[in-house]
Amino acid sequence: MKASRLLMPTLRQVPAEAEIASHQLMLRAGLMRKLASGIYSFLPLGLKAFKKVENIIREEMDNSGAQELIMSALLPSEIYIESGRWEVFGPEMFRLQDRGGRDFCLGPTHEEVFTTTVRNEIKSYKALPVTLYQIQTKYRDEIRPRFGVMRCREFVMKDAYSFDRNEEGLDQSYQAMRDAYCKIFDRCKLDYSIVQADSGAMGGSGSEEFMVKSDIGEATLAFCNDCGYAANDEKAQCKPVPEENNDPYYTMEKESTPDVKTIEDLEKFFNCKSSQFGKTLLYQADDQVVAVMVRGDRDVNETKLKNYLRCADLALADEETVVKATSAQVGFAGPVGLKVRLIVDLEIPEMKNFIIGANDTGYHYKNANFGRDFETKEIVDLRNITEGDACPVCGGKINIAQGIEVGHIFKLGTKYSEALNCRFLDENGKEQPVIMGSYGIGVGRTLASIIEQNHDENGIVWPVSVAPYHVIIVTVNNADEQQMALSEKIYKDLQAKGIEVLWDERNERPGVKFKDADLIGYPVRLTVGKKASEGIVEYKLRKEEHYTDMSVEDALAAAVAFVKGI
RNA sequence: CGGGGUGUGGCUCAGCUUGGUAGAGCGCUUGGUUCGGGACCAAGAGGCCGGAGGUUCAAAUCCUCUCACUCCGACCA
Repeated sequence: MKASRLLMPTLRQVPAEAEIASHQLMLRAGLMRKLASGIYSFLPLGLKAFKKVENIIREEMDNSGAQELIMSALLPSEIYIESGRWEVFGPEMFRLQDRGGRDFCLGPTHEEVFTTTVRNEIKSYKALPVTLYQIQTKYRDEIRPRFGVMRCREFVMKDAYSFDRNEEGLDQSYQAMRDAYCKIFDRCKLDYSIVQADSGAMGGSGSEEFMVKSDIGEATLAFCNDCGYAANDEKAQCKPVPEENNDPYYTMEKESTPDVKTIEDLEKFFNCKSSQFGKTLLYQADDQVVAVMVRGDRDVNETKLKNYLRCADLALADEETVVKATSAQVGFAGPVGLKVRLIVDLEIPEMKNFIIGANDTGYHYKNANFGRDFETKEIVDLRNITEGDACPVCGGKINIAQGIEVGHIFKLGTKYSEALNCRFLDENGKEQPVIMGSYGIGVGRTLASIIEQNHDENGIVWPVSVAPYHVIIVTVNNADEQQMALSEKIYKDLQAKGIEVLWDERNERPGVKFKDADLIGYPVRLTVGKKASEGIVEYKLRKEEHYTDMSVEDALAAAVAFVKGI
């Protein structure tokens, strides 16, 4: 391809809408443009890179034995009504009607379509197992699209679904996908971690996420460097750390604390740390009100609470409910004499002589102790893990990092096959629900993550595997006939060798060409300049600072060897 | 959904307080000089200032409504 003919509208300035490096670079390098909030068009260079990622995914999925097909993005409401998710998805689902007033949606995820397809087409155990996948566009009306294609409303996802006869089969299908995902992200040159993830109250038996470590990631991860434990914050288990404290158990005393409502107020009033308080929060869980107690400096992990309570909706109780349950204003809730169900975090029984709300406006108790002053049988892991916590596996020190979720693999079990009546006949002629797994990769998000991890101050530094072009030829001076002739020769030679090459023969000054080459980030740059008359060109890798003068033959050989990874 | 911010040519922004119907830099077109890290000179093209209504002799500027974008939060398979 010749650069003069390519639509590659690079920008010198950073568009005001972009905050993070990958988003800025995707716009500046002319890979994509925004059409509306969370909706993007891919331009030629962006599409080329996008398809590289897609094809890596496709190859590894095919290698794993999965079969590609494609479903419509426009889906009838019936199948979602059948699974119950027409309601569950709520406003996140794009909905529309046809001319006859029939309800449709733009598919946010395709469990229902795949499950009903298998239900209709597979009747016998002989046809199982089968894993099907598609690379297809999904629609979700995100509350807040962000970071370009990282979180957007129309995006391409590779979604795969496995169908097995039993749990052992599911384990194998799951492992095959897990292995394929590792190969995919390795080939994309991503630095990623596989972390345990929450599989939800109703969900199946296991779930892991593929996380790219990045400060701009919206997910929080917990890692143990000693034993390799890794989980996202929703899932990460917390171990109580017994406190070294030889104080005797003091008598509980009620203390007047007017206008002291928040943890900060309490720290000032009692002149002690927030870890010496017990925080009592009231939650509305479906139609039940529950009180939840964690140490003052901890945060309640609502996912853990939701899973424990097995409820559908969970939210902090409103003021009226709190007043009714505690007989006090908000800010003075405590476990002593409380009229609602009490659940305490594992740390609470470990604490000694701590401060709690008195369920009486303007009063707190000090020197409270679990088991003596209040009690409950529900002692549960309820809090968010924090930096420095003990690893739940080996007791080592936990580190916290941010991550971008690029892939998610999930053992669904029979959740959808039961709901949608997807059954097969086993060897005994008995009907059984199909055991399912689901596996997703965000293609655009993967692409953006690659840029997030592979860029410098001048632009993108593409790995060869996903670069829109492998080699850029920069002709320094178009007016020099020798330079033009030699450039064209190199261009044709590389093409003949199967290298994807872009020749920058635009009538621009060299500085412009170099800047664009660095911004777009082609892995190899061949510069044809003054020494063209001697048959010498400059060979430079994008990821390295230095360049080398070489004979044309050597430069061609070096470029080919680098691109083909020899 | 709550709170903040911003909408002026393709991009980045100034002008708004104190009304007099538009500017800069970059980009684009043409000609010339240049040619190894975003050149220079000259001449051009391109905007009813997000939209609607109002105040006024007169509105990018003031008022009301509305839409879009964006940030923080809540929420989120």
